[in-house]
Amino acid sequence: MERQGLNVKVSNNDCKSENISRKRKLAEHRKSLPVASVENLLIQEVLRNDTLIIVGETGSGKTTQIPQFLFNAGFCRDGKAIGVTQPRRVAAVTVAKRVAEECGVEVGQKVGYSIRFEDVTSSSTRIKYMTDGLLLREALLDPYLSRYSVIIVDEAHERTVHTDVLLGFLKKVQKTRSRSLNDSFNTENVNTNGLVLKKGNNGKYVSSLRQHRGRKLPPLKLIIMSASLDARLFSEYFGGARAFRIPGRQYPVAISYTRKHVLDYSETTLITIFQIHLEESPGDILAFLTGQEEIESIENLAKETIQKLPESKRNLVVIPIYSALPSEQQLRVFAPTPPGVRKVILATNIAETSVTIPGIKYVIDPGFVKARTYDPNKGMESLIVFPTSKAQALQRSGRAGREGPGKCFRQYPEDMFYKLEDSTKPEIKRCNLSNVILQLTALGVDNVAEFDFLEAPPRQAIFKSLEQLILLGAIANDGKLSDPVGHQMARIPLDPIYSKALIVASQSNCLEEMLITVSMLSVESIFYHPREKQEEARAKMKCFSSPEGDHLTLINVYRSAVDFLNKKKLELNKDKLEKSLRKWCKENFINSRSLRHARDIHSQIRGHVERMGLPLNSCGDDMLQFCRCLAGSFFLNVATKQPDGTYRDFASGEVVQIHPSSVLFRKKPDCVIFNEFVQTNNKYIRNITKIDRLWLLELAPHYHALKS
DNA sequence: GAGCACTGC
Repeated sequence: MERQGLNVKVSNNDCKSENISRKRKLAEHRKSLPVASVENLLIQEVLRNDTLIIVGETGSGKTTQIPQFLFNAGFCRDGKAIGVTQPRRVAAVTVAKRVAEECGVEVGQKVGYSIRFEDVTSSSTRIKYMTDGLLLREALLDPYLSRYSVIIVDEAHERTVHTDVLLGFLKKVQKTRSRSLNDSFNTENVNTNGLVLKKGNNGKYVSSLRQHRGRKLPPLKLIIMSASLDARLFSEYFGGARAFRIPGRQYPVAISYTRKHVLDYSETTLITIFQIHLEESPGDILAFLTGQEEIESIENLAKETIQKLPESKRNLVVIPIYSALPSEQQLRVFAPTPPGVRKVILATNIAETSVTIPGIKYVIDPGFVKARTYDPNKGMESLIVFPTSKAQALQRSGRAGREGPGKCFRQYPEDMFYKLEDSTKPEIKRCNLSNVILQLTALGVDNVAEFDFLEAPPRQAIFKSLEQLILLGAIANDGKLSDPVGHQMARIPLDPIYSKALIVASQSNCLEEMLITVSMLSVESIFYHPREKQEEARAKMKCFSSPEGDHLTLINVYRSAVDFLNKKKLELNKDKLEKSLRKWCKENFINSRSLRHARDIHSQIRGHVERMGLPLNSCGDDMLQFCRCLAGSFFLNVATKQPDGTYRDFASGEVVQIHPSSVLFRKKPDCVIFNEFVQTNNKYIRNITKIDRLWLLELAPHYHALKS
């Protein structure tokens, strides 16, 4: 206390004293975290157990503190690092910055982070935060993860595909590393120890073996961190691993239910919003809805209702947020409202984990979520509205108790809650597995169907994806990666069918065009169509559209953006250049976030294909050449027009329609290739180019000659 | 006539 007074007096050294006081506040904050009281206990547990499950709820401080405890306990001796994985990029970045500050170092030194497109680490980095997908990529180069003494998998309860695959892989690495140590003890000869994953004919493993010959690898310590109350699944998977619980810090949230079953939750949600506004104390409202359309309709209804209120009660603003919304508009949820004004945020599940909105005191939860599912038989993805799980309902209500006691209004009766599934079906059980299988195969897993998954995906899904990878020429009949195509495909961080398209294109003189195409296909929708400016947006889109289809249209958009940048490059600095590009995007109804993402992917993948020695050639104006290349690359996704004007998917025989966002929506060519097969209200194919059916017999005879 | 959320050396 006295010292604080002293700091204030030293006016000629304000900056320094501010720093000191910030440092002290940081230190005090660290000491007050629930995890701080168990530091010694925790270290002992890690020393005693190779695998530890840590259950820590929101606010326990586990993500920021535990890596520092381990560092201080000497887990980074011998230059080894502690790796901490996160499912999301923003989390990896913000946590790393926070921990660097707590350690009093620049981020990128002792504490760093690595995410796609951004590596802020150095040779001195000892605590490395990263996305789980990135660690999997790293493992392709270093299958023993030899630079790490400890891997912490954070947010494991979210069960993303990457987390699940990573857990399976880490279990395998851990076994191999322990075996290598034991064997070297037994034989006292490190050179002949069992470091090889039994099959040394793969070049990568041999080189990795050579690298470690003569050095024994210490066992890999694994820490699985989860916020869910149920650690049993993780514990059993890791051979009865010890689970350790850290209390969280969350304010109480009062839960209420409806008395009766609700028929129209939009209506009750709207009523609840206004009940809260008129009857409850100040505090913002967060309502969880299923999608953009629903949000827009409730937004309009709410705005109309506000106008009908007496003037003194009109102090309520409605703010939508969902992922497809341009970033500037997403940021509105963070803008503080004027004093005395309450805001109500209408959100998709983006607000469950990805975006934390401050000031929320009331949560409205209708109990539904739109989720992606995958039908392996048809190879079709669907977006379906499901009831939430219990875990998800808890996650949502928790959003009301971040800053003080809150309330959650569930729009269903209490007995419904007990009928909900305990937890959401893990993603690995409801997605296309082509990427997972290619990656596991590249990591040396021989029989993916028998791989020790935390929870195995449907066998049908595994076989379907294996079949696809065999048809693409990535995996040979013996189940191993083909050489060189399979190895090249595994190295490129894209959907396997896009990686293959790059290889095909390089052989038919149009890699430059295909690189742009797959970059654009890999991001969320490029075009942004606000409801109130539909006509204007459509007119702008026409400027880019190509009669051949969406792929060439996407190339036109990308090249126009690059032309625009090149023209402005001379007169503007980097910041102004990006700003003017955003303006150009807005004028052309293009989502600038998506375009930025596509440019990042483009530059990353260009690096990959250049290192592989693929010639970055262009077909110039010969668009026929490129369309043939599209047919040769996407021969697995063909649809033909039927007499009644609908289309039939060649592979599954399903009746489909061209998605209304396609430039070919009205043109209806006889035969098309497509890149997405999605069921929403109808079965749609998206991203389409017209082709000549005869090309297929010539370009993909192994598939189309047999079937037609 | 239409788009849950994440992510990749």
